[in-house]
Amino acid sequence: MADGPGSQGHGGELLLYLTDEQLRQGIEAMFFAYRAFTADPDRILQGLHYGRAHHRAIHFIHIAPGTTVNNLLSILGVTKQSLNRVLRTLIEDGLVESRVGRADKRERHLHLTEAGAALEHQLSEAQRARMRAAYRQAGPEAVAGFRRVLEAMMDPEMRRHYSGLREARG
Amino acid sequence: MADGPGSQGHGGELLLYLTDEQLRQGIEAMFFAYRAFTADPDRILQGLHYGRAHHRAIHFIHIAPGTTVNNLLSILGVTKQSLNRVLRTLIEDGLVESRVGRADKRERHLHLTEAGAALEHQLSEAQRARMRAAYRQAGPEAVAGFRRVLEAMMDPEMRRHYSGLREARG
DNA sequence: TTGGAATGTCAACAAGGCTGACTTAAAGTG
DNA sequence: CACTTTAAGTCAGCCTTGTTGACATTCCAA
Repeated sequence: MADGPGSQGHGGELLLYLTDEQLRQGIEAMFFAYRAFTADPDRILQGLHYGRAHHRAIHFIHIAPGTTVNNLLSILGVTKQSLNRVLRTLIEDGLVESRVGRADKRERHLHLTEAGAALEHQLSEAQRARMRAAYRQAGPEAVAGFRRVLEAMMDPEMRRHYSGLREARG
Repeated sequence: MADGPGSQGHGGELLLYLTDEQLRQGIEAMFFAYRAFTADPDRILQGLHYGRAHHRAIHFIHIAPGTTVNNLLSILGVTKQSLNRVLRTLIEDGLVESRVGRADKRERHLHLTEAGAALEHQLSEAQRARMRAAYRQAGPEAVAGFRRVLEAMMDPEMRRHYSGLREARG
């Protein structure tokens, strides 16, 4: 093990929480929790000939209305071909609107239509319901710790996106 | 919002952490963190003509050596056809060994070979390294909260698998 | 001996990633 | 103005990993 059980930090603090066994349990918890976390929206999407990729696009267009395709690309971390396939069906189905940019006419600014916003709300409410139940069960201190660990786990580049969104909304 | 800002619980406890905005931030944190969480093993697997499905199979065979195909199926939550495709390549490549059951000869008990254990260690160490850094950065109380929220988020059925594994390891 | 369970296999399909090549339009730049 | 770069979109083809459905084999147990 990288840190034997009972090893101590500089300040005499016990580091039992850093044992390989504890890390492994955290890894499995991430696996099972993430699957549950995506299960509810997936259930709604299946049969609508939509998938998780559509959900992600809808989510971030909802958060940052008027975002450009390029910006969405960098947040989602996929290729434009992958995103385009998803975006095209959403636009065809009237859930997303693509407006030519005023300042730069090469850009397309993405917005949810009313129908798109309705689906977004349905999906996010399903996800929030589970999150809310988990939060309530775990309590506020646990939630603060949960958020701290997740933020520390992100790639710095993605944390920038994440914080950036928070600041833009602030 | 389901809970307005400043709404109070029965015991007079503030429930600001249950606002839709807090839940939404948690949802995004899960998205970004999970992607980072899987990125390191994915990088190792790509080019080896292996994917995330191989990683998951290897992980759980490592945790529960001798597990049957059916048991693995219920943990992974995929069809036997999906798992079989993955398992077949791992067996062909000499990373996994499939032993006919002694008591019940219909069952196959799965074990990692030395090569399989080596790859498992490489993959899990990459994943642990990120987890360890995040844990260290967030601190023990945050980690306890992280675990509490994740466990509350799991499907009860999956929590059974998860706890079951923990008890089996006792 | 027969039914059912566990396993494995074949075929076909879909979602959603990827790369590469190419077009169009607009913007920036010498 | 001519050229280059950028944003977006498109087409074709590939891979992984999930799905169904059908079917064969093996073997336990009633």
